[in-house]
Amino acid sequence: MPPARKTALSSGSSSVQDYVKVIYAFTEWQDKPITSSQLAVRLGVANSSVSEMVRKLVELQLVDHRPYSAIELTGAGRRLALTMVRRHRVLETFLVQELGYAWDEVHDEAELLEHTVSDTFINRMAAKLGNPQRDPHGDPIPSADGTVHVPNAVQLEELDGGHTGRITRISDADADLLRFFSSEQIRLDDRVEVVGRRPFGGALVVRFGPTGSARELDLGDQAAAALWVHSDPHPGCLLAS
Amino acid sequence: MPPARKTALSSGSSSVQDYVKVIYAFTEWQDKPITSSQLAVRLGVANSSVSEMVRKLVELQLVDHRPYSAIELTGAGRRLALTMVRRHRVLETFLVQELGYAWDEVHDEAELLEHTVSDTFINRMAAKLGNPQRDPHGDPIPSADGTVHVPNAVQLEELDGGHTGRITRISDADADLLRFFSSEQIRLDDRVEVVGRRPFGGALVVRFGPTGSARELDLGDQAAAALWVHSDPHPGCLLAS
DNA sequence: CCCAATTTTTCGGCATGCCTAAATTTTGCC
DNA sequence: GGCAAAATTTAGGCATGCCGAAAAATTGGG
Ligand SMILES: [Mn+2]
Ligand SMILES: [Mn+2]
Ligand SMILES: [Mn+2]
Ligand SMILES: [Mn+2]
Repeated sequence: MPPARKTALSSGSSSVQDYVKVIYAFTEWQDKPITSSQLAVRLGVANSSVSEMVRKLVELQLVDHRPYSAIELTGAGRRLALTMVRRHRVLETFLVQELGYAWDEVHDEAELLEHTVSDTFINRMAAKLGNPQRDPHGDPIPSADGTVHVPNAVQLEELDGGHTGRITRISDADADLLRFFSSEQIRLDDRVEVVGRRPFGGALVVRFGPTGSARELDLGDQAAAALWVHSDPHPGCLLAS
Repeated sequence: MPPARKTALSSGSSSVQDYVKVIYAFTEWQDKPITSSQLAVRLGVANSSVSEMVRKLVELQLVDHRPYSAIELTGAGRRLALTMVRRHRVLETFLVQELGYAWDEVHDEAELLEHTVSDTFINRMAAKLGNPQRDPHGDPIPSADGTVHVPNAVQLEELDGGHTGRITRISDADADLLRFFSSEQIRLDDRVEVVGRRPFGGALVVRFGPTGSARELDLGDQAAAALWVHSDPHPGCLLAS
């Protein structure tokens, strides 16, 4: 009889949870699966640590992996990841809405708490918050049964001049950047219009805010890549089949 | 130059935090300091594990300890313990008041969360709860600056017949016992009168509830020891100097 | 298509915190 | 006071998750 493979349907250690969550998050807004070294950077650990942990995740049947190739979640891995993502984002929402945190202050606290709360805790907290559909940065909150709806959105960076849209998501990877957006009064759901590019790889010029009282602003690459917009259909766009 | 002794004013690992908290809690309602094996039982670890960790706690200057004798907190140890006790009890209060947990369901969840919340988190949560003075079991909540007021209370077990008082605290050590008290409608602040003892080391007979509609009840030793009462002054009691 | 740069894995080690078993010290009873 | 029982500490090990260095595989420019 085989040695009773570990199921890990339960939850795994907090390291396992973070690995799986980062692997999931990497493909949330684009398709390419994460590589070993990308995972290492995002987790702040050495490449060798990732190799070892990935072997363990394969044993736990949370990821599929052929040596030297990218890492992909199994069904069970995706379920676990969605649980962790839900926990993280419900907690962030609570911190902002109930405890008065600023949106740049919530990530680190949620990063730790997500591993110690129970499902009951999160479900009751979510109910108390009115089962929010997205967190303070616009990231979608999976439901308790593991379904998510990731909005159609592109990075502002990738839009050409003339396009308009609405800010759907602001990456929370860099707290300083979030503070910059705050200071510029850039918020979720603001309308935005791409005016154009400064010449020779310069900044992206955008217009923010309600159509009447819009402010024009130059955004650097980092900033433009952190803003995701739901783009309005555009006359000049032939792909709008 | 000495090897820069570790201060641990920060916080220590979650094991360190639990050890210090249990050492503190042991002397919260009585005076004798905890011994190595008592600590082991309360933490659910082997005696040898305690010996090792106590050596570490001495290095961290959180406890004083001569080999083979009892373990006592230093000033820094007591401060850390009070931080942890505050966290634990604020969390329990939140779980009951805001998330609708029953009082027998909160301990295990708080036991984990206490290690991952920040001071900001706890202080804001406490403010939101109105800075409660005690948790759902009547245990006092230290303030953020580390002051506690432990009410004068004795175990119901130790009162002789005729004494009356008010329930101040219900030990949360045993969840089954808490459920028993719930089912018997015994709550914090209920009035209680000791009627007497059943003969030959039998149960303690007590009367609960408002003076008019009181219920009489037989309590076993476990139950009588878990209930702490603020005893009214009693005519027959000569110690009421 | 080949080889050097890059990526990934393997190897040996370290820190934490736990365990069991074997000393060692203390305690309490005759 | 002496000695057996009980409490405590020490010794040797294990699991987890991390590291740096070395080995192995992949890759991509020429
Ligand atoms: Mn986040
Ligand atoms: Mn995390
Ligand atoms: Mn704890
Ligand atoms: Mn309590």
